[in-house]
Amino acid sequence: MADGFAGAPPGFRPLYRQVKALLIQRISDRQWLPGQAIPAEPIIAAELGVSQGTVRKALDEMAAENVLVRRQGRGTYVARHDEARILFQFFKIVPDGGVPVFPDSRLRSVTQGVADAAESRALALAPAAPVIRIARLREIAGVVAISEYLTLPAALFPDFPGEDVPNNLYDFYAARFGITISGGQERVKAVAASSDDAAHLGLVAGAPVLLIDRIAHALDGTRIEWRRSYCSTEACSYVGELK
Amino acid sequence: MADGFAGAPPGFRPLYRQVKALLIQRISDRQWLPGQAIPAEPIIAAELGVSQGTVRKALDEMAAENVLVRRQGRGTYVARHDEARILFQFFKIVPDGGVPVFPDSRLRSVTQGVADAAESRALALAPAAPVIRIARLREIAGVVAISEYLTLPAALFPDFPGEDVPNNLYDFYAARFGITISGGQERVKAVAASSDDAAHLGLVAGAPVLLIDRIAHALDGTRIEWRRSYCSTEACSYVGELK
DNA sequence: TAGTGGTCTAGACCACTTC
DNA sequence: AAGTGGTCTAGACCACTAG
Repeated sequence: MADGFAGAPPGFRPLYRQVKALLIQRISDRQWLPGQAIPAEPIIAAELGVSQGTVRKALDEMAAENVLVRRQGRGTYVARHDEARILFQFFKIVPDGGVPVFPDSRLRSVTQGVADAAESRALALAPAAPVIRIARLREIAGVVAISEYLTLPAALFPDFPGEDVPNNLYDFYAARFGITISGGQERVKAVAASSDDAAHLGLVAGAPVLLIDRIAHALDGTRIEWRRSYCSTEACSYVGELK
Repeated sequence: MADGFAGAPPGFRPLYRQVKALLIQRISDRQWLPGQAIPAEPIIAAELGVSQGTVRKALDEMAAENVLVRRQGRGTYVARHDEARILFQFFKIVPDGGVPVFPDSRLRSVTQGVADAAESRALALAPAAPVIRIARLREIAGVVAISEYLTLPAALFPDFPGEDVPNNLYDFYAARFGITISGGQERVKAVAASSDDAAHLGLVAGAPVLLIDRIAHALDGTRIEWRRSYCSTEACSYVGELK
């Protein structure tokens, strides 16, 4: 293993973190693809010349961060964006008296343009960089509950389709463009619905709706998507865990 | 170590989880108090007749759940509800262009009564069980931004003061009543502000505000507090991490 | 200098899955 | 039966804190 030395003693990087960084690199480089099993612990350990325990500690951390999925007796897999996984991990809107369901989408438009100031800032792009904009509605339990607007850096999504955009976008980003969303941050506010959104959501203009402002990034931290979801909370809520 | 056997082989409980359960019990029983250091790993290992590695795995899990704080070279401590910790862990409202700050409180009222249906359900109490109700306002950056209402089971809070309730409630619960909040769930909605809340928040009646509905529980899962916070998001947001 | 948690190793055995 | 991850042990050494 390379030690990754750079400077003074205060900088100390444990071996297992170096192993982890190397394995993340392999996933980021698409040497190991989502859904595939990675080599068994003893194999990786022998290849890198470290003990199995060290590899294990790296793998355990990656599993804790939902980058890998470990299954006793079967193997260790690169995580996939199954609907079930997204539902559990990225989708915090749940119907009030029921179980979480993955919402259906109705595409409204896909357009190309250049980033405005807010988009450049949100996605850390150069001014006027080309972007793709998507508008769509989402149904929860058969009722339109969300009107959302997305902005993507066009450079990362060559030949993005103008229609037939799938419901599960993160799965689509991975399958079609090799981009895996690994995390993000959301800021939630209460705002008055625009007359346009209100009409779609079956509300009167000015009714209170949730604005969920999300910036999602890839494994290496690159910002991939800026999403603004206007959500009626008549029959559903945004949930947060305190731990 | 007791094996905790009860039935058939399918039920398998690793040794380190039994250790963890026992240590949590000691904290729950207040044998080890918040802020105190617990015995060093080799001491606990010898006492329980397990290896240090097994104790370590239990302690690491508890540290990951914020029940313990480990400090290299110093020791392992039972977590305290410092302002800094609550701010980071339980308080998800942040000012829009600044750093998170712990909000000041203005107490409005403390009353005693019997639980209504909603309160009984939220706190899993018997119908008409005695409860304590608190109403207060909270300031972020000098501006009243939150109007909140709390309900507590009176049985757990004997001789609760009618005034001079501190700003940091979770610290107060721990110091005065020996109750440590360890987690909870929040459901967030957008609603129209009542005329009373709107007046306190400096909004017009009916303006959109965030309703944050929180149920907080202790280490052993007992429900301790039901809190409804009506929050103006003019200058702050509710943040959520996606991981 | 002594004591703490943090890392790393090596090896044994267990539980689960698949063939 | 073979192969995987999961648990448990024992011991060495490192990094950090305190006296």
